[in-house]
Amino acid sequence: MRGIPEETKARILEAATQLFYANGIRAIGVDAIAAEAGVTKRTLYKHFKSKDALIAAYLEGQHEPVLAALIRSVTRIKGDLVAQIEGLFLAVARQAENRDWHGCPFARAVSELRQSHDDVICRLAEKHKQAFEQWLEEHLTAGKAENPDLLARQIMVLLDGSIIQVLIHRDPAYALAGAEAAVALVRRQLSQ
Amino acid sequence: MRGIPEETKARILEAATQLFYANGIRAIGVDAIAAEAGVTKRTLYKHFKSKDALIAAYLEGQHEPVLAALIRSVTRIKGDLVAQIEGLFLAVARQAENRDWHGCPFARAVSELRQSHDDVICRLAEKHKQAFEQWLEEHLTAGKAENPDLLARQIMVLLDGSIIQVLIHRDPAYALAGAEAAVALVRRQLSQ
DNA sequence: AATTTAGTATACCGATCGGTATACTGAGAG
DNA sequence: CTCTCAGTATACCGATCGGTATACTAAATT
Repeated sequence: MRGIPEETKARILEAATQLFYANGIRAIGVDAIAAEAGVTKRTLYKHFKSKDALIAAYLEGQHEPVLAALIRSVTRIKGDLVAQIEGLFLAVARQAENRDWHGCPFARAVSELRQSHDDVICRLAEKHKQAFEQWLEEHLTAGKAENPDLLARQIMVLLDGSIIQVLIHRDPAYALAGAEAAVALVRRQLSQ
Repeated sequence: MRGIPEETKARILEAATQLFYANGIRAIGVDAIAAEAGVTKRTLYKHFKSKDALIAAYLEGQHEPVLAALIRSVTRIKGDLVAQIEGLFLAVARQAENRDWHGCPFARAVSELRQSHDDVICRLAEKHKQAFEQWLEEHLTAGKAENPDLLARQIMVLLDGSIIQVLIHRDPAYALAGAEAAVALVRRQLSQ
């Protein structure tokens, strides 16, 4: 079997992504990833020089699609700015019953690997969070918010807070409370 | 060496607490805990029937002191309700540079162990979060807030969001943004 | 036709995982 | 003076961890 190298590498990364996100990074061994990808451990190590490299690739690979999904949950709402920001939190509320949803992969990785893989993981997570905060700030500026950088930061805080509360309680009410708070904060920055 | 059983058990739990919180639960083995406690693995297993039991004892033991610390960070401020709630977030901001601080042990445990030890851990975390939310609600009611249950929930969301943002960015600004948001939300519920 | 290359299969490495077995020691209580 | 009991010391269990070694196969390149 010859196989296209890029395609094999992608399949390994895909398996790692699914298993890491579903079970946690420390909980999954390289053997499980190789098995899930339908590949030998030897082949896995031909494409990724260590588990750490695979972890980094996993998070790097999540950056763009997660960011895109967040942006989409805002922009797909064809209303005013307030309704759009509310949409961000309603998307979280909708995940409350989803057993396959485990919140933000970056926040989870930082929680799990802090103090061991700290530097690398934290840099990736920070880059990701900062990217969405930046986008929010620009979107809020375009929507004529008074203090867009503070407001963007507050929405980030509310968003990640809603996510972990929903994860713990499995109750959409926490995301709805977050939505109501975000709406109030945005309105305050619009009316004057 | 005879040793007082309760004291030995407490020493083991103390070692587990320190190591679990500092490094993560999955990252620490029972051997490391026994060594840190200055005790044989055999003795450890005489007091705790499994690592899972030790994990549960760790979280149960965190419930009361963490809750007390949260309440204290509110009540030690001799000002109005707004200043008190602000104090909760300033306490988080103060931890930003503290390398030994890793946020809420319950949120961390849920992130780390979800999908494997789920039920037990989630129940303990939920109990803990609910206890503080309940206390907040009563405190806000006493302070004449209009909608204390919604407000308590929003403060919980802001609090946990502030914590994880500060953990990722190591920047107190996120807790300060959370503080400003909480102040605005409380004020809104007071002025009618 | 010969060589490279992507991959397989299998087996191994030392270390660590959670957990248990055997045998012993020393102090307190009856 | 026993007997119980908290604890030690050591060694082991099978399983899994991340990672590597050897030997082979089949397809694509030259």
